[in-house]
Amino acid sequence: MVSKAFKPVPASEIPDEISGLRMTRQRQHIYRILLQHRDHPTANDVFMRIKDTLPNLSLATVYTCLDAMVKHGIIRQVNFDRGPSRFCPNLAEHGHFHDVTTGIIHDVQFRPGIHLADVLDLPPGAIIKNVEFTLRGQLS
Amino acid sequence: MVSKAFKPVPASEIPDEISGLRMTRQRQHIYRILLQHRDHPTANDVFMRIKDTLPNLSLATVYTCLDAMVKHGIIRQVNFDRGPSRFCPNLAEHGHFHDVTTGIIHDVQFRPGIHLADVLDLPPGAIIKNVEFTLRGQLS
DNA sequence: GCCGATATCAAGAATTATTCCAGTTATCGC
DNA sequence: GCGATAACTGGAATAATTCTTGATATCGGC
Repeated sequence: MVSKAFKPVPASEIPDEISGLRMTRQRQHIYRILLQHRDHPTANDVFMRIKDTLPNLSLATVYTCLDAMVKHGIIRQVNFDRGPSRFCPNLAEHGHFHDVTTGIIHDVQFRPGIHLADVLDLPPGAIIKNVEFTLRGQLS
Repeated sequence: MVSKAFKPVPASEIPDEISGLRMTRQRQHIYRILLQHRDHPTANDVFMRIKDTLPNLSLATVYTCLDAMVKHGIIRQVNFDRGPSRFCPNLAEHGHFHDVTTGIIHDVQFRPGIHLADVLDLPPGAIIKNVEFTLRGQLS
């Protein structure tokens, strides 16, 4: 179960290393921003939010830090259509419900015990490494 | 049930209008290419394949024709990660299995009677308009 | 604590997919 | 056939992201 309480995360609580990736000051700040405000920000959103605390961090560095964390499995990169990539620290298998009226993106999980592969007609012999799904709609 | 036989489609078999969209010569050619070779080509792939028959069709026109057909529900636009959009004439509700070793994309459908919304923990009151899913893996 | 090796970061240029724009051409209804 | 409208073309523009090059920071061994 993923907690809904996204309380502030002091820098001190983020370790020096996660999954073999050295968590530099820049990466710690970026990661903290993702943890604190889980609204699936884009790289540019992160860049804007971090400006006050790290004024001379470049957008390119935000991109490379995010990419490094994605490659090390610390965060996930989420793409909607052709829009800019968004980033999220929820590592549980989940998809996204995109509310088209508010623009808010909600994490969505499978009901307990259910896996997408179980309900699909897959090609014979298919080995699934990774699943992504997106729903679009609205909350009544 | 969607046929697996993708036989050649003569230009004459594509009507002058589909779903209220005037099927011009360019659109007919583009649509035929999608019907004949269902490998989820990008706009540029379509552009390359059409060059022999319509040598002075511009890439911009390929984009606008594909877009018009997507807007009229004649074809579907599919996005994988941040790669270029791909297009497919299969209108049945389906997702995609991306074989990472061959690069081939297979259409995948739900088992009869199953809908993604039934197996998910959705936010209360969610009205789903559209579903997309992608699996990545390989065929053993 | 100092030093070389390595990893990380910054800033701007380059790339890729896509869209826009302005002018031309084709098609439709009369 | 004629004017109105829609479609098409080719080149320029845009947005997100990646690349490149040089500068900085960090680590392990002494």
